[in-house]
Amino acid sequence: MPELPEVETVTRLIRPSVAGRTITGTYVGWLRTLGGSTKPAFRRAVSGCCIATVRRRAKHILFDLERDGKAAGALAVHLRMTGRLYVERRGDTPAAHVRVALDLDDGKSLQFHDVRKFGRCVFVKDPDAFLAHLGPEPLESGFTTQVLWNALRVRRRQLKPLLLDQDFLAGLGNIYVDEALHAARLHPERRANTLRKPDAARLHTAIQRILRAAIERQGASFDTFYRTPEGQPGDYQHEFQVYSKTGQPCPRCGATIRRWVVGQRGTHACLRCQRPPRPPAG
DNA sequence: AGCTACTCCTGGTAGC
DNA sequence: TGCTACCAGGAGTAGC
Repeated sequence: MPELPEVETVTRLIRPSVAGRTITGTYVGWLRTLGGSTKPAFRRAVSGCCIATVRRRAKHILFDLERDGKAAGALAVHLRMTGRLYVERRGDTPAAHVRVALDLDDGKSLQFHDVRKFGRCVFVKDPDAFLAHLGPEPLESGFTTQVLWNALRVRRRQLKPLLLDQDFLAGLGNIYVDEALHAARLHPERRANTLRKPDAARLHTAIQRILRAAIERQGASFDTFYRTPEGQPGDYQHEFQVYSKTGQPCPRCGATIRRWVVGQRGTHACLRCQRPPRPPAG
């Protein structure tokens, strides 16, 4: 499922094809993808706009729009589970599962393809306000060990749901949380405020190292869903240490990797490397 | 604050 | 072969 590295890959690969282009028309195949707007309102908002910049924030792909050289809101695309974005020559009929398509002034079309319909392609007037609830970007310079530790020590939640919470830290999903916790030797059910600073330092290092490595490999293609805009799978799935490795030996210590549910999410861990927290006394 | 449950969706798969 | 039942999962929301 697309997380920060996959979304970053899509953003980078799609940028040269759409930056500077003008949107000349819209197609909407599934209304809910617009996130509450109507087809006419969506068309009015984006048609005739120039795509000024293409950027990523958390798991959103932002297309900043301009009309007559002035800022005119943005398109915010979230791939969720099965969304894909790609540019191709405009055809007569959109392919199956294309939920939104934007005609561009060079005869091509930006297509949002999404089998499970969880994804969103939303016009927002004020992208900053739209993104304001999000936590820090894990690869930006402001995200230091100290920042992470300060945030962890005042929370009592389990690490797994906390790290999945986009308001706490932006961009991680189920795969990279499991991988980062394993690399940092932290149990997914450990309470955030029980970590000591060296624990937070290991977690900080693990998150950044894993995300950077995954971006280098153009993300992970699991379940045959995620593809780059060029149709290529990523490579990072070959680096998974615990995710989807239920029953296999831990690459670090050889103990069997377990899968269970934490906070309604399938969770993978090595219980020798990642010691369970002591249950509260009494 | 933070927990659980529920919702949205469909392709894939297990069981018969 | 073909049917039904069930599952994964990001994020938003409701209720406690």
